[in-house]
Amino acid sequence: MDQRHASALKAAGMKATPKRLAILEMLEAEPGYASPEELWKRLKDRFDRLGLPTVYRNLEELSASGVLSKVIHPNRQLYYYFCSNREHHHHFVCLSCRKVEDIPACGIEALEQEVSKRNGGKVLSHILQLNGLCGGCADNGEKQ
Amino acid sequence: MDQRHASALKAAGMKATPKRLAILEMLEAEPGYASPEELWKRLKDRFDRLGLPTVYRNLEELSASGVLSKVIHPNRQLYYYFCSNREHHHHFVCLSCRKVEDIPACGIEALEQEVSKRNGGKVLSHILQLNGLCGGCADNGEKQ
DNA sequence: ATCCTAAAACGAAATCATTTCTATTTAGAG
DNA sequence: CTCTAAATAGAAATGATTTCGTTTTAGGAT
Repeated sequence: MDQRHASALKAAGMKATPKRLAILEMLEAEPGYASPEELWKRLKDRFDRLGLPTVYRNLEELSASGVLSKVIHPNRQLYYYFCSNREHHHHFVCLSCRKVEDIPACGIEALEQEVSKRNGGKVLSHILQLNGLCGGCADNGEKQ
Repeated sequence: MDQRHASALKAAGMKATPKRLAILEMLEAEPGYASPEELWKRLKDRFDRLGLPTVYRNLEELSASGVLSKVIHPNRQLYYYFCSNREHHHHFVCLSCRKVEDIPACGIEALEQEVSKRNGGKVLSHILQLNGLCGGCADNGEKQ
């Protein structure tokens, strides 16, 4: 099983280690974004030994390879999200329940080009994220 | 002098203390974004006593009031930028020389509304920032 | 199947930017 | 000029994240 994940790892030029696969599994099952420590706590029972630094390292590498996406959180801690959408797009993240919804790519690419043209600079990356409360949390009193 | 800054502080409901004014002055003179510690090092000679926590606190408060803007940096440290543009807009930041250029507001507001409508959520804030190399740094070998 | 090597993981310790806390000082309204 | 809430000092704590030297392992080569 997890052939999908193993393939994704291979495609990213990364070894398909059991820990990496477990991280991907766990994060895929997660309804929203999660922190390295949370994932570690849930995963460490599955392994004789699993270091927190390993989780940090892998999440960072997986995110750099585009297998995972990173959430920009107001508290500046690290959170990751499993997103199978391979198209260029962005996210709406709920600050209450942590759910993540896809936002179709908007006109940023055009904006990038315009900025490049106008000021002669070179845009290397961009950040676009909407923060708020999802439907459920907006209705209820944003319980946590 | 700095009547502008004093007024801005008053408008934000903040006392116009000498240290706040100095922080605004220094940051306005800065060509790009700066870190709390950098500002502190440059400012502490002007005062008998000036604590680093004071600089942190003030930058955060000033940013929350909209008098300053915060830069989202890949290294996740805090950087601030004095931006006199009171219109809603975003920034292109040079990761090499730290220069910041304004980007006119693009269609994010429309996107926000669409997301709200479609998923019933409530967008509380958004982040949009382009990262890259400005004209000068793209030409030269991005010297630092 | 076994070897071999670069990649991955360990985990204790370090880092270090940022925040907290309590006492002291000060801006500015009245 | 007083008074009080707001602001500051500064030492100490925090705690998420990273480093480092060692050990283990995935997976291509034999």
